[in-house]
Amino acid sequence: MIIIKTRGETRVRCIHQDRIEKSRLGALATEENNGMAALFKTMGDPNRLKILWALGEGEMCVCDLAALLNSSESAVSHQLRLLRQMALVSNRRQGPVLYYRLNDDHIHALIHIALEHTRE
Amino acid sequence: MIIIKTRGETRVRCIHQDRIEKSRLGALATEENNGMAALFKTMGDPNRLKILWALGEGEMCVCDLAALLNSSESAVSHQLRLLRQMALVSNRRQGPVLYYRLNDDHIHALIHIALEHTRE
DNA sequence: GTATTATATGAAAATATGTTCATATGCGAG
DNA sequence: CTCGCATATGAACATATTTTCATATAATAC
Repeated sequence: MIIIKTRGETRVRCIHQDRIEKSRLGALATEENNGMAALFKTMGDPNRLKILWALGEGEMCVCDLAALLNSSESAVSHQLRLLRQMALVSNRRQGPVLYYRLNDDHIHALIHIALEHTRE
Repeated sequence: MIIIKTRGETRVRCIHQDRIEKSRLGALATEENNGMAALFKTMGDPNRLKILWALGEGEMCVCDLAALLNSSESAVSHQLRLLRQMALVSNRRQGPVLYYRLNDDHIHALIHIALEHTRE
């Protein structure tokens, strides 16, 4: 049901109530929906996506990534934090250097499907 | 190669030059990278993702979607425009009503992989 | 302990995104 | 042609995101 305000009047309209009910029943839990959206949003930045693509070929340290992206290490570090928080990457420390890698195969899969879509 | 400015000094540093070269060679074209990022970004909004999920069960008109999302028709219309521009949805007109549907199966696939990742 | 390297983080500044509101368009009925 | 409905769109406002800059932490060498 939807409220419409036009020139002071208030009407109510809804074309396919049954279809809406069906969608309501099949809807994802808010938490799942928002989690997925956050995942997509995280992958939806050109620099972060470059990072993910590069890590697809093997682990890299922060300063390598900064060099690759022509970006500051600080900016890359902020991006990597987001990627870590969304569980897209993880790291291992070797002395003072942190090596980052992709966290699981879902990332690969997502990127390749998106690439197919984009190439059409 | 990366320029570091600290206390007025300027140094140059690069830990794994060969690894960076490898990534440079394997890198996506900027256009492809940005296209994919735009696709993910488009899917990375909770409301748009709800729309896509709902359309997964069949076509819906704008006012149904607005009712489902508890959102204004104008807001939904703006979102649908983005989804159209990214070729995620298309529509057919029946009289004054526009029915929207998912554009292809990539969307389904992306959503389901993302859901798996999120549920872990 | 201090110095240096590699990275992280907080806060401010710059930029992008989403919603709202008002108005415009396209279609069908009469 | 005019009216009403369904949707689209432009511009302004509100909010979120990204980068920059300065500073903080962790590890190693001395």
